[in-house]
Amino acid sequence: MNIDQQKIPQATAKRLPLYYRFLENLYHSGKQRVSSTELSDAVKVDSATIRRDFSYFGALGKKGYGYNVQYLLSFFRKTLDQDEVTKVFLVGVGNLGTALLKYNFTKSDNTQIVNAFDVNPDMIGQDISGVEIYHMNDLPDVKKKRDASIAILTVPAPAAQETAEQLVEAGITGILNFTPERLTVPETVRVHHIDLSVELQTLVYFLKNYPL
Amino acid sequence: MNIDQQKIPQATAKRLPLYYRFLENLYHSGKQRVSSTELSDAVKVDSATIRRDFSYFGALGKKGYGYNVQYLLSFFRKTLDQDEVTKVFLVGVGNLGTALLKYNFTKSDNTQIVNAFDVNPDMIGQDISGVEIYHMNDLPDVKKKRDASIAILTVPAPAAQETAEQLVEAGITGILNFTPERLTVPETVRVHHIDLSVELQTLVYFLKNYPL
DNA sequence: TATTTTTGGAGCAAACGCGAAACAGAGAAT
DNA sequence: ATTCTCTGTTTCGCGTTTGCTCCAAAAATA
Repeated sequence: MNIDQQKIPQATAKRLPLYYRFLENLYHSGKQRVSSTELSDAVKVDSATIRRDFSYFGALGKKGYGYNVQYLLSFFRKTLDQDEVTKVFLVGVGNLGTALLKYNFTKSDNTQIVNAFDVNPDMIGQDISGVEIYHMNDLPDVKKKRDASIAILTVPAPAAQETAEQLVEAGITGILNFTPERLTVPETVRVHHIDLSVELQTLVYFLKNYPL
Repeated sequence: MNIDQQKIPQATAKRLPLYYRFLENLYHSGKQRVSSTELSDAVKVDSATIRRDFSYFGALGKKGYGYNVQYLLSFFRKTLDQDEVTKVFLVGVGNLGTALLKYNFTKSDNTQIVNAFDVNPDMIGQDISGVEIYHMNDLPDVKKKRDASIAILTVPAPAAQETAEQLVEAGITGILNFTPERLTVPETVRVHHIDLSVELQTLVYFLKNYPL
């Protein structure tokens, strides 16, 4: 199975969480079956693309019927490893970091921020949304106790690279980087960027230069 | 010139803000010239790709020399319309909305949040980081005064679609959507999604299924 | 002057994403 | 039972993007 999963295009992989969340909504609203066109309307992805995305995983649907919501949901749960909660650290409890702490990832994602870190003495020991804030120096120790492999990076830009190195050294293998900095990390560490400024500027540029 | 710009691949367009910001850093640090390989190290984009991205705009560099930072910067400023400040509304002053208000887009982006909107009576009239908060009902009036064409949407998910419709009706043509909701809007409106949960889940999925 | 550096341009192959069309099979209607 | 319709599955081809390689020309350097 793992060999097959290797072949899934990255673009498809990015859409999976989207599908999963919408299926959850459907399930909770009591819907039992769903067609690719319905899904398409909801998640704004071409129905043919959805069908092919699904077909990477084999025959999930029934012809002339559609997809069974519950079956599809349980399948995605397995595929996305939604059974177990993924533990996440958050590093840098500023405005954005605080907002993310209060943003409830757990509810729909089965990911959970288990600890937060900062260097500001005023923040240490505080509790935001049930997450306790430690000093960065405690990272290695905390890592031993709560074995998170992913960190959300929301420190100020000048501290980004240095902090990332600390994270890597402590054994973090995935970083969700909210800083504008392009991080230099070993090849074994995966970094995803969410660059708010770039997103905004790209939108501006597209609006001005790619009229719809 | 506009005809040429149409031909720029979207993938390139998305990288432009990235280049721009790094060039700004270089400029402020006093560097006068830069090579594509230097840029490549910094922004983590293949140097050949960078050269080709640049070459879409004509011959910007000098052979055997590299690129003149100041010239390149001023060129991008023009191309990205960085001369004028793009006005932006922010709708939904919750945790994330507040964080974005405090996040200083203006400094590097020449985009500025000029007004914020909410429906919570306690928020109306408040001032966060110099941005005054109005009631959503005032949107049409404020729009007339401060002609922003872009809105950042940070309302709770259940209110997303309804709010988006209000924005469209008021004449907003670009929405940066931070809600998990997939918005249904007219074709004339461009929506970019930043879906925090999806980003986090995608990272989890990649870590587990695409070993580096 | 000779050498090194670095761009710009062309070309190419591989990967990828996506839309469309053909196909097959299940359910519904008559 | 037969036909019709809907829908998933599969395959195909087109366009985009990317990384790579050459090469020539220009600039800097020694």
